[in-house]
Amino acid sequence: MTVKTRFAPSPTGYLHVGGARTALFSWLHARKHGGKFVLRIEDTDLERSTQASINAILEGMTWLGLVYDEGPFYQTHRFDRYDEVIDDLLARGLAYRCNCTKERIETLREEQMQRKEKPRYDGHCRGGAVTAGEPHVIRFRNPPDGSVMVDDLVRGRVVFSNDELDDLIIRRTDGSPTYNLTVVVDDLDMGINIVIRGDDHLNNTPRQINILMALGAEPPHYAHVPMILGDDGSRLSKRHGAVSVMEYRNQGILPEALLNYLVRLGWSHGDQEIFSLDEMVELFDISNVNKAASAFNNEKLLWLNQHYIKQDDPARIARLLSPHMGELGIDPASGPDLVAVVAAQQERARTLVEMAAISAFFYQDYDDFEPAAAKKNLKAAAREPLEHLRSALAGIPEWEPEGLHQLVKDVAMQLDLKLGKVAQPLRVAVVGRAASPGIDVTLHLVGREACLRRIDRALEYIQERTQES
RNA sequence: GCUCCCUUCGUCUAGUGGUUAGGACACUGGCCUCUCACGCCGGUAACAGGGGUUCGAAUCCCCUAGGGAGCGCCA
Repeated sequence: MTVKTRFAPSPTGYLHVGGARTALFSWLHARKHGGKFVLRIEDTDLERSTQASINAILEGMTWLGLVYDEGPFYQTHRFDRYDEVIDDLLARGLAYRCNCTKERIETLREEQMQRKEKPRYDGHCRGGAVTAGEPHVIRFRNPPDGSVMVDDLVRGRVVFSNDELDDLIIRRTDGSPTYNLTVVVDDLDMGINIVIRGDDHLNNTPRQINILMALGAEPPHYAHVPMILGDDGSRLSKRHGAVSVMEYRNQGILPEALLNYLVRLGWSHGDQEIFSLDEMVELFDISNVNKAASAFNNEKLLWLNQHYIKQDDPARIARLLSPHMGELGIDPASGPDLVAVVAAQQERARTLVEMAAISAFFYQDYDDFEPAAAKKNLKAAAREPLEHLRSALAGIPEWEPEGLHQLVKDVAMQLDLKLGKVAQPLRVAVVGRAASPGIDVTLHLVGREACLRRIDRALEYIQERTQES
Protein backbone atom coordinates (compact mmCIF):
# COMPACT_ATOMS: atom_id res chain seq x y z
CA MET A 1 0.00 0.00 0.00
CA THR A 2 1.46 3.35 -0.93
CA VAL A 3 1.89 5.83 1.86
CA LYS A 4 -0.38 8.85 1.71
CA THR A 5 -0.10 11.78 4.09
CA ARG A 6 -1.84 15.10 4.23
CA PHE A 7 -1.59 18.58 5.61
CA ALA A 8 -4.97 20.02 6.49
CA PRO A 9 -4.83 23.61 7.72
CA SER A 10 -7.88 25.72 8.36
CA PRO A 11 -7.60 29.02 6.53
CA THR A 12 -8.14 31.33 9.46
CA GLY A 13 -4.71 32.92 9.48
CA TYR A 14 -1.27 32.68 7.99
CA LEU A 15 0.86 29.59 7.70
CA HIS A 16 2.76 29.66 10.96
CA VAL A 17 5.89 27.78 11.89
CA GLY A 18 4.04 25.10 13.85
CA GLY A 19 1.87 24.29 10.88
CA ALA A 20 4.87 24.46 8.59
CA ARG A 21 6.71 21.89 10.65
CA THR A 22 3.71 19.56 10.68
CA ALA A 23 3.51 19.98 6.92
CA LEU A 24 7.25 19.32 6.62
CA PHE A 25 7.02 16.12 8.65
CA SER A 26 4.08 14.91 6.56
CA TRP A 27 5.85 15.80 3.36
CA LEU A 28 9.06 14.08 4.45
CA HIS A 29 7.22 10.96 5.48
CA ALA A 30 5.51 10.74 2.10
CA ARG A 31 8.70 11.43 0.17
CA LYS A 32 10.72 8.97 2.17
CA HIS A 33 8.30 6.16 1.43
CA GLY A 34 7.70 7.11 -2.17
CA GLY A 35 4.15 8.06 -1.28
CA LYS A 36 1.79 10.95 -1.90
CA PHE A 37 1.30 14.18 0.00
CA VAL A 38 -2.13 15.80 -0.07
CA LEU A 39 -3.08 19.38 0.76
CA ARG A 40 -6.58 19.90 2.09
CA ILE A 41 -8.07 23.19 3.15
CA GLU A 42 -10.44 22.76 6.10
CA ASP A 43 -12.70 25.70 5.46
CA THR A 44 -15.97 24.51 6.96
CA ASP A 45 -15.98 27.43 9.36
CA LEU A 46 -17.49 29.93 6.97
CA GLU A 47 -17.24 32.71 9.52
CA ARG A 48 -13.51 32.60 10.01
CA SER A 49 -12.16 31.21 6.75
CA THR A 50 -10.81 33.74 4.29
CA GLN A 51 -9.44 33.67 0.78
CA ALA A 52 -6.49 35.76 1.98
CA SER A 53 -5.57 33.00 4.42
CA ILE A 54 -5.86 30.37 1.73
CA ASN A 55 -3.53 32.39 -0.48
CA ALA A 56 -1.11 32.91 2.38
CA ILE A 57 -0.99 29.19 3.10
CA LEU A 58 -0.43 28.29 -0.53
CA GLU A 59 2.25 30.95 -0.82
CA GLY A 60 4.00 29.66 2.29
CA MET A 61 3.95 26.07 1.06
CA THR A 62 5.35 27.15 -2.28
CA TRP A 63 8.10 29.24 -0.72
CA LEU A 64 9.17 26.33 1.45
CA GLY A 65 9.06 23.99 -1.50
CA LEU A 66 6.58 21.62 0.13
CA VAL A 67 5.05 20.47 -3.11
CA TYR A 68 1.81 18.53 -2.80
CA ASP A 69 0.85 15.71 -5.11
CA GLU A 70 -2.89 16.14 -4.75
CA GLY A 71 -5.10 19.07 -3.90
CA PRO A 72 -5.66 21.56 -2.64
CA PHE A 73 -9.02 20.06 -1.78
CA TYR A 74 -11.61 22.28 -0.17
CA GLN A 75 -14.09 20.90 2.31
CA THR A 76 -16.68 23.45 1.31
CA HIS A 77 -16.82 21.69 -2.06
CA ARG A 78 -17.66 18.39 -0.44
CA PHE A 79 -20.79 19.15 1.55
CA ASP A 80 -22.88 16.74 -0.53
CA ARG A 81 -20.58 13.92 0.39
CA TYR A 82 -20.68 14.76 4.11
CA ASP A 83 -24.49 14.88 3.93
CA GLU A 84 -24.51 11.46 2.35
CA VAL A 85 -22.43 10.03 5.18
CA ILE A 86 -24.46 11.74 7.88
CA ASP A 87 -27.74 10.56 6.36
CA ASP A 88 -26.39 7.06 6.19
CA LEU A 89 -25.36 7.17 9.84
CA LEU A 90 -28.80 8.50 10.72
CA ALA A 91 -30.55 5.78 8.72
CA ARG A 92 -28.53 3.12 10.45
CA GLY A 93 -29.25 4.50 13.90
CA LEU A 94 -25.64 5.42 14.51
CA ALA A 95 -26.56 9.09 14.73
CA TYR A 96 -29.67 10.88 15.92
CA ARG A 97 -31.41 14.23 15.86
CA CYS A 98 -31.13 16.44 18.88
CA ASN A 99 -33.07 19.59 19.67
CA CYS A 100 -31.63 20.34 23.06
CA THR A 101 -31.38 24.07 23.56
CA LYS A 102 -28.12 25.77 24.25
CA GLU A 103 -29.59 26.79 27.57
CA ARG A 104 -30.26 23.19 28.56
CA ILE A 105 -26.72 22.18 27.55
CA GLU A 106 -25.31 25.12 29.46
CA THR A 107 -27.22 24.20 32.62
CA LEU A 108 -26.11 20.61 32.26
CA ARG A 109 -22.53 21.76 31.95
CA GLU A 110 -22.69 23.83 35.08
CA GLU A 111 -24.24 21.02 37.08
CA GLN A 112 -21.59 18.60 35.93
CA MET A 113 -18.82 21.04 36.72
CA GLN A 114 -20.26 21.52 40.15
CA ARG A 115 -20.21 17.78 40.70
CA LYS A 116 -16.57 17.90 39.53
CA GLU A 117 -17.36 15.84 36.50
CA LYS A 118 -16.11 16.30 33.01
CA PRO A 119 -18.84 18.26 31.21
CA ARG A 120 -20.47 16.23 28.46
CA TYR A 121 -23.73 15.74 26.66
CA ASP A 122 -26.04 13.40 28.53
CA GLY A 123 -27.72 11.71 25.57
CA HIS A 124 -31.08 13.32 26.27
CA CYS A 125 -32.29 12.98 22.68
CA ARG A 126 -30.94 9.51 22.08
CA GLY A 127 -34.46 8.09 22.04
CA GLY A 128 -34.98 9.39 18.51
CA ALA A 129 -38.13 11.43 19.19
CA VAL A 130 -36.98 14.53 17.36
CA THR A 131 -38.47 14.85 13.90
CA ALA A 132 -36.75 16.08 10.77
CA GLY A 133 -39.19 18.96 10.49
CA GLU A 134 -38.06 20.87 13.53
CA PRO A 135 -34.70 22.64 13.97
CA HIS A 136 -32.08 20.17 15.18
CA VAL A 137 -28.48 19.09 15.10
CA ILE A 138 -27.27 15.57 14.38
CA ARG A 139 -25.22 13.83 17.02
CA PHE A 140 -23.04 10.79 16.58
CA ARG A 141 -24.02 7.94 18.85
CA ASN A 142 -20.80 7.16 20.63
CA PRO A 143 -20.35 3.61 21.98
CA PRO A 144 -21.38 3.69 25.66
CA ASP A 145 -18.71 1.39 26.99
CA GLY A 146 -15.42 -0.21 26.13
CA SER A 147 -12.37 1.78 25.18
CA VAL A 148 -10.51 3.06 22.18
CA MET A 149 -6.81 2.49 21.72
CA VAL A 150 -4.76 4.90 19.69
CA ASP A 151 -1.53 3.33 18.55
CA ASP A 152 0.34 6.54 17.97
CA LEU A 153 3.63 6.51 16.10
CA VAL A 154 5.12 9.16 18.35
CA ARG A 155 3.13 8.87 21.58
CA GLY A 156 2.93 5.13 21.76
CA ARG A 157 -0.26 3.49 22.98
CA VAL A 158 -2.86 5.80 24.41
CA VAL A 159 -6.12 4.38 25.70
CA PHE A 160 -9.35 6.32 26.10
CA SER A 161 -12.41 5.02 27.86
CA ASN A 162 -15.62 5.45 25.87
CA ASP A 163 -17.52 6.72 28.89
CA GLU A 164 -15.28 9.78 28.77
CA LEU A 165 -16.60 10.57 25.33
CA ASP A 166 -20.01 12.02 24.60
CA ASP A 167 -22.25 12.17 21.55
CA LEU A 168 -20.66 14.90 19.52
CA ILE A 169 -22.46 17.07 17.01
CA ILE A 170 -21.68 16.13 13.43
CA ARG A 171 -24.19 18.40 11.71
CA ARG A 172 -25.15 21.85 12.88
CA THR A 173 -28.64 23.34 12.91
CA ASP A 174 -27.78 25.19 9.70
CA GLY A 175 -27.03 21.84 8.06
CA SER A 176 -23.24 22.22 7.85
CA PRO A 177 -21.00 19.36 8.96
CA THR A 178 -18.49 19.73 11.78
CA TYR A 179 -14.78 19.12 11.95
CA ASN A 180 -14.69 15.67 13.51
CA LEU A 181 -16.96 14.33 10.80
CA THR A 182 -15.36 16.01 7.81
CA VAL A 183 -11.86 15.07 8.82
CA VAL A 184 -12.81 11.43 9.09
CA VAL A 185 -14.69 11.34 5.81
CA ASP A 186 -11.94 13.16 3.97
CA ASP A 187 -9.10 11.07 5.27
CA LEU A 188 -11.09 8.00 4.35
CA ASP A 189 -12.09 9.17 0.88
CA MET A 190 -8.65 10.47 0.09
CA GLY A 191 -6.98 7.26 1.15
CA ILE A 192 -4.87 8.87 3.85
CA ASN A 193 -3.21 6.04 5.72
CA ILE A 194 -1.17 8.07 8.14
CA VAL A 195 -2.41 11.18 9.84
CA ILE A 196 0.43 13.42 11.01
CA ARG A 197 -0.86 16.44 12.93
CA GLY A 198 -0.40 18.57 16.02
CA ASP A 199 -0.88 16.91 19.38
CA ASP A 200 -3.74 19.25 20.20
CA HIS A 201 -5.72 16.70 18.19
CA LEU A 202 -4.76 13.70 20.26
CA ASN A 203 -7.90 14.03 22.37
CA ASN A 204 -10.08 14.10 19.26
CA THR A 205 -8.63 10.92 17.92
CA PRO A 206 -10.78 8.39 19.84
CA ARG A 207 -13.95 10.13 18.67
CA GLN A 208 -12.73 10.04 15.11
CA ILE A 209 -11.83 6.38 15.40
CA ASN A 210 -15.32 5.63 16.68
CA ILE A 211 -16.88 7.39 13.70
CA LEU A 212 -14.55 5.52 11.39
CA MET A 213 -15.61 2.23 12.91
CA ALA A 214 -19.25 3.17 12.52
CA LEU A 215 -18.48 3.69 8.85
CA GLY A 216 -16.94 0.25 8.74
CA ALA A 217 -13.52 1.65 7.93
CA GLU A 218 -10.06 0.78 9.14
CA PRO A 219 -8.52 3.72 11.02
CA PRO A 220 -5.29 5.15 9.61
CA HIS A 221 -2.06 5.28 11.55
CA TYR A 222 -1.65 8.39 13.66
CA ALA A 223 1.37 10.47 14.60
CA HIS A 224 0.76 13.39 16.91
CA VAL A 225 3.66 15.79 16.91
CA PRO A 226 4.26 18.15 19.82
CA MET A 227 3.63 21.83 19.57
CA ILE A 228 6.18 24.59 19.17
CA LEU A 229 6.50 27.14 21.94
CA GLY A 230 7.89 30.66 21.94
CA ASP A 231 11.37 31.58 23.15
CA ASP A 232 10.13 31.86 26.71
CA GLY A 233 8.35 28.51 26.76
CA SER A 234 4.87 29.95 26.46
CA ARG A 235 2.57 29.33 23.54
CA LEU A 236 3.98 30.79 20.35
CA SER A 237 2.34 34.07 19.44
CA LYS A 238 2.97 37.31 17.62
CA ARG A 239 4.75 38.83 20.55
CA HIS A 240 7.57 36.33 20.07
CA GLY A 241 8.33 37.95 16.72
CA ALA A 242 7.64 36.29 13.44
CA VAL A 243 5.15 33.44 13.50
CA SER A 244 4.10 33.55 9.88
CA VAL A 245 6.32 31.66 7.50
CA MET A 246 6.25 34.49 4.97
CA GLU A 247 7.40 36.89 7.64
CA TYR A 248 10.64 34.94 7.75
CA ARG A 249 11.14 35.49 4.06
CA ASN A 250 10.62 39.21 4.63
CA GLN A 251 13.23 39.11 7.35
CA GLY A 252 15.75 37.64 4.94
CA ILE A 253 15.62 34.01 6.00
CA LEU A 254 16.34 31.38 3.36
CA PRO A 255 13.69 28.65 3.01
CA GLU A 256 16.28 25.89 3.38
CA ALA A 257 17.41 27.44 6.67
CA LEU A 258 13.88 27.53 8.05
CA LEU A 259 13.28 23.96 6.90
CA ASN A 260 16.54 22.80 8.46
CA TYR A 261 15.67 24.58 11.68
CA LEU A 262 12.17 23.13 11.80
CA VAL A 263 13.23 19.57 11.07
CA ARG A 264 15.57 19.66 14.07
CA LEU A 265 12.80 20.84 16.36
CA GLY A 266 11.57 17.62 17.90
CA TRP A 267 13.65 15.39 15.70
CA SER A 268 17.32 14.59 15.38
CA HIS A 269 19.75 12.22 13.79
CA GLY A 270 22.63 11.78 16.22
CA ASP A 271 24.75 14.91 16.36
CA GLN A 272 23.94 16.10 12.88
CA GLU A 273 22.74 19.70 12.63
CA ILE A 274 22.85 20.43 8.92
CA PHE A 275 20.47 18.58 6.66
CA SER A 276 19.97 19.05 2.96
CA LEU A 277 16.49 18.28 1.71
CA ASP A 278 17.74 14.99 0.31
CA GLU A 279 19.28 14.03 3.64
CA MET A 280 16.08 14.89 5.46
CA VAL A 281 14.09 12.68 3.14
CA GLU A 282 16.56 9.87 3.56
CA LEU A 283 17.03 10.08 7.32
CA PHE A 284 13.73 11.36 8.68
CA ASP A 285 11.69 8.89 10.64
CA ILE A 286 8.37 9.94 12.13
CA SER A 287 8.69 7.43 14.94
CA ASN A 288 11.84 9.20 16.15
CA VAL A 289 10.00 12.43 16.76
CA ASN A 290 10.09 13.68 20.35
CA LYS A 291 7.06 13.75 22.57
CA ALA A 292 7.78 17.01 24.36
CA ALA A 293 7.00 20.47 23.04
CA SER A 294 9.99 22.55 22.02
CA ALA A 295 10.77 26.23 22.19
CA PHE A 296 11.53 28.17 19.05
CA ASN A 297 14.99 29.68 19.27
CA ASN A 298 15.56 32.48 16.82
CA GLU A 299 19.31 32.63 17.44
CA LYS A 300 19.78 29.14 16.17
CA LEU A 301 17.67 29.86 13.12
CA LEU A 302 19.92 32.83 12.44
CA TRP A 303 22.98 30.64 12.77
CA LEU A 304 21.58 28.18 10.25
CA ASN A 305 20.61 31.00 7.96
CA GLN A 306 24.13 32.37 8.03
CA HIS A 307 25.42 28.90 7.32
CA TYR A 308 23.30 28.63 4.21
CA ILE A 309 24.09 32.17 3.10
CA LYS A 310 27.79 31.34 3.37
CA GLN A 311 27.44 28.10 1.54
CA ASP A 312 25.11 29.03 -1.28
CA ASP A 313 25.96 30.11 -4.77
CA PRO A 314 26.54 33.89 -4.73
CA ALA A 315 24.44 34.28 -7.85
CA ARG A 316 21.43 32.74 -6.15
CA ILE A 317 21.93 34.81 -3.02
CA ALA A 318 22.21 37.90 -5.18
CA ARG A 319 18.87 37.10 -6.78
CA LEU A 320 17.24 36.74 -3.38
CA LEU A 321 19.03 39.80 -2.01
CA SER A 322 17.93 42.09 -4.78
CA PRO A 323 14.42 42.80 -3.43
CA HIS A 324 15.89 43.59 -0.03
CA MET A 325 18.18 46.15 -1.66
CA GLY A 326 15.08 47.54 -3.30
CA GLU A 327 13.51 47.94 0.13
CA LEU A 328 16.36 50.33 0.92
CA GLY A 329 15.68 52.28 -2.25
CA ILE A 330 18.68 50.86 -4.01
CA ASP A 331 18.71 49.59 -7.57
CA PRO A 332 21.50 47.00 -7.68
CA ALA A 333 21.96 47.70 -11.37
CA SER A 334 23.14 51.19 -10.51
CA GLY A 335 26.43 50.06 -8.99
CA PRO A 336 28.86 47.16 -8.76
CA ASP A 337 27.82 43.67 -9.75
CA LEU A 338 25.58 42.38 -6.97
CA VAL A 339 27.06 38.91 -7.26
CA ALA A 340 30.51 40.30 -6.48
CA VAL A 341 29.06 42.22 -3.53
CA VAL A 342 27.47 39.02 -2.23
CA ALA A 343 30.75 37.17 -2.60
CA ALA A 344 32.39 39.89 -0.49
CA GLN A 345 29.66 39.92 2.19
CA GLN A 346 28.68 36.28 2.30
CA GLU A 347 30.37 35.54 5.59
CA ARG A 348 29.21 38.72 7.24
CA ALA A 349 25.43 38.56 7.35
CA ARG A 350 22.97 36.39 9.21
CA THR A 351 20.04 37.47 7.07
CA LEU A 352 19.50 38.99 3.66
CA VAL A 353 18.09 42.08 5.33
CA GLU A 354 21.36 42.44 7.21
CA MET A 355 23.34 41.87 4.06
CA ALA A 356 21.41 44.58 2.26
CA ALA A 357 22.03 46.99 5.11
CA ILE A 358 25.79 46.41 5.21
CA SER A 359 26.03 46.56 1.43
CA ALA A 360 24.23 49.84 0.82
CA PHE A 361 27.49 51.81 0.78
CA PHE A 362 28.55 50.04 -2.39
CA TYR A 363 25.71 51.78 -4.19
CA GLN A 364 25.24 55.10 -2.49
CA ASP A 365 27.14 57.46 -0.22
CA TYR A 366 26.48 56.82 3.43
CA ASP A 367 24.45 59.42 5.31
CA ASP A 368 26.79 59.98 8.23
CA PHE A 369 29.85 58.45 9.78
CA GLU A 370 29.04 56.00 12.50
CA PRO A 371 29.94 58.18 15.52
CA ALA A 372 32.12 55.70 17.39
CA ALA A 373 34.01 54.68 14.26
CA ALA A 374 34.63 58.27 13.22
CA LYS A 375 35.70 59.27 16.68
CA LYS A 376 38.22 56.50 16.87
CA ASN A 377 39.61 56.53 13.35
CA LEU A 378 39.06 59.94 11.83
CA LYS A 379 41.28 62.04 14.02
CA ALA A 380 44.19 64.30 13.30
CA ALA A 381 46.61 61.40 13.05
CA ALA A 382 44.61 60.01 10.16
CA ARG A 383 45.01 63.05 7.96
CA GLU A 384 48.45 62.26 6.65
CA PRO A 385 47.72 58.64 5.75
CA LEU A 386 44.46 59.62 4.11
CA GLU A 387 46.14 62.33 2.08
CA HIS A 388 48.80 59.91 0.91
CA LEU A 389 46.18 57.33 0.11
CA ARG A 390 44.11 59.80 -1.78
CA SER A 391 46.85 60.80 -4.13
CA ALA A 392 48.07 57.24 -4.55
CA LEU A 393 44.56 56.04 -5.32
CA ALA A 394 44.01 58.89 -7.73
CA GLY A 395 47.08 57.86 -9.64
CA ILE A 396 46.92 54.06 -9.64
CA PRO A 397 46.57 52.92 -13.22
CA GLU A 398 44.65 49.69 -12.59
CA TRP A 399 41.71 49.67 -10.15
CA GLU A 400 42.04 46.03 -9.15
CA PRO A 401 42.12 44.37 -5.71
CA GLU A 402 45.72 43.13 -5.95
CA GLY A 403 47.15 46.53 -6.80
CA LEU A 404 44.94 48.28 -4.27
CA HIS A 405 46.06 45.95 -1.54
CA GLN A 406 49.70 46.61 -2.40
CA LEU A 407 49.03 50.35 -2.50
CA VAL A 408 47.65 50.42 1.03
CA LYS A 409 50.58 48.38 2.26
CA ASP A 410 53.03 50.67 0.52
CA VAL A 411 51.53 53.79 2.07
CA ALA A 412 51.74 52.19 5.50
CA MET A 413 55.36 51.34 4.94
CA GLN A 414 56.25 54.80 3.67
CA LEU A 415 54.73 56.37 6.75
CA ASP A 416 56.16 53.69 8.99
CA LEU A 417 52.72 52.85 10.30
CA LYS A 418 51.07 49.53 11.02
CA LEU A 419 48.64 48.50 8.36
CA GLY A 420 45.72 49.01 10.70
CA LYS A 421 46.58 52.66 11.20
CA VAL A 422 46.18 53.20 7.51
CA ALA A 423 43.52 50.74 6.44
CA GLN A 424 41.11 51.51 9.21
CA PRO A 425 40.81 55.28 8.64
CA LEU A 426 40.51 54.52 4.97
CA ARG A 427 37.75 52.06 5.66
CA VAL A 428 35.79 54.51 7.76
CA ALA A 429 36.30 57.19 5.13
CA VAL A 430 35.04 54.95 2.34
CA VAL A 431 32.24 53.02 4.03
CA GLY A 432 31.30 55.29 6.93
CA ARG A 433 31.64 52.50 9.45
CA ALA A 434 34.32 50.41 11.11
CA ALA A 435 33.34 47.14 9.45
CA SER A 436 33.48 46.05 5.85
CA PRO A 437 34.98 43.32 3.71
CA GLY A 438 38.74 43.39 3.09
CA ILE A 439 39.92 46.88 2.26
CA ASP A 440 41.12 45.88 -1.21
CA VAL A 441 37.84 44.31 -2.23
CA THR A 442 35.93 47.17 -0.67
CA LEU A 443 37.85 49.82 -2.57
CA HIS A 444 37.57 47.87 -5.76
CA LEU A 445 33.81 47.49 -5.57
CA VAL A 446 33.11 51.02 -4.41
CA GLY A 447 35.04 52.38 -7.38
CA ARG A 448 37.65 55.06 -7.74
CA GLU A 449 35.39 58.05 -8.13
CA ALA A 450 33.30 57.35 -5.02
CA CYS A 451 36.39 56.43 -3.00
CA LEU A 452 38.11 59.73 -3.74
CA ARG A 453 34.95 61.68 -3.07
CA ARG A 454 34.43 60.00 0.26
CA ILE A 455 38.07 60.39 1.30
CA ASP A 456 37.74 64.11 0.62
CA ARG A 457 34.67 64.15 2.79
CA ALA A 458 36.55 62.38 5.59
CA LEU A 459 39.42 64.86 5.31
CA GLU A 460 36.95 67.72 5.63
CA TYR A 461 35.47 66.04 8.65
CA ILE A 462 38.90 65.75 10.25
CA GLN A 463 39.57 69.37 9.40
CA GLU A 464 36.37 70.55 11.11
CA ARG A 465 36.98 68.36 14.04
CA THR A 466 40.53 69.52 14.69
CA GLN A 467 39.47 73.16 14.38
CA GLU A 468 36.80 72.69 17.01
CA SER A 469 39.17 71.40 19.60
C1' G B 1 -12.84 20.00 38.03
C1' C B 2 -12.29 15.65 34.76
C1' U B 3 -9.50 12.96 30.75
C1' C B 4 -5.07 12.60 28.03
C1' C B 5 0.00 14.04 27.25
C1' C B 6 4.90 15.86 28.58
C1' U B 7 9.71 16.81 31.91
C1' U B 8 18.48 15.88 30.21
C1' C B 9 22.81 22.39 30.14
C1' G B 10 19.27 29.19 29.19
C1' U B 11 17.52 26.78 24.17
C1' C B 12 17.45 22.42 20.43
C1' U B 13 18.94 17.59 21.37
C1' A B 14 22.21 12.55 21.97
C1' G B 15 21.51 8.82 25.40
C1' U B 16 17.10 2.63 25.67
C1' G B 17 20.88 -0.46 33.12
C1' G B 18 27.60 0.37 33.77
C1' U B 19 29.52 7.17 29.68
C1' U B 20 34.59 11.88 32.98
C1' A B 21 26.23 12.47 30.73
C1' G B 22 28.05 13.77 24.16
C1' G B 23 26.92 17.52 20.23
C1' A B 24 24.75 22.24 18.48
C1' C B 25 22.94 27.48 19.33
C1' A B 26 23.75 31.29 22.82
C1' C B 27 27.38 33.08 26.40
C1' U B 28 32.62 33.28 27.38
C1' G B 29 38.64 32.94 27.26
C1' G B 30 42.27 32.63 23.39
C1' C B 31 44.37 32.18 18.30
C1' C B 32 44.03 34.19 13.29
C1' U B 33 43.70 39.41 11.58
C1' C B 34 43.53 45.97 8.03
C1' U B 35 37.92 46.15 10.62
C1' C B 36 33.78 43.09 10.96
C1' A B 37 32.78 38.36 10.05
C1' C B 38 34.46 33.45 8.95
C1' G B 39 37.61 29.63 10.78
C1' C B 40 40.35 27.10 14.71
C1' C B 41 41.43 25.80 20.03
C1' G B 42 39.43 26.05 25.12
C1' G B 43 35.64 27.16 29.16
C1' U B 44 30.90 27.76 32.07
C1' A B 45 26.35 25.05 32.10
C1' A B 46 21.65 19.69 32.61
C1' C B 47 19.27 14.25 34.11
C1' A B 48 12.29 18.48 38.11
C1' G B 49 11.86 16.26 43.37
C1' G B 50 11.10 11.88 46.40
C1' G B 51 10.68 6.81 46.97
C1' G B 52 11.51 1.93 45.19
C1' U B 53 13.72 -2.39 41.75
C1' U B 54 18.97 -3.60 40.94
C1' C B 55 25.70 -5.11 42.48
C1' G B 56 24.70 -0.65 39.50
C1' A B 57 19.83 3.85 37.28
C1' A B 58 19.13 9.87 33.04
C1' U B 59 17.54 5.02 31.38
C1' C B 60 12.56 0.28 34.64
C1' C B 61 8.23 1.05 38.48
C1' C B 62 5.40 4.28 41.90
C1' C B 63 4.27 9.00 44.05
C1' U B 64 4.70 14.36 44.09
C1' A B 65 5.56 18.88 41.66
C1' G B 66 5.56 21.77 37.33
C1' G B 67 3.98 22.46 32.25
C1' G B 68 0.60 21.54 28.07
C1' A B 69 -3.77 19.92 25.41
C1' G B 70 -8.86 18.63 25.24
C1' C B 71 -13.70 18.81 27.56
C1' G B 72 -17.73 24.23 21.40
C1' C B 73 -23.57 24.07 16.74
C1' C B 74 -13.98 26.22 16.26
C1' A B 75 -10.73 23.48 13.56
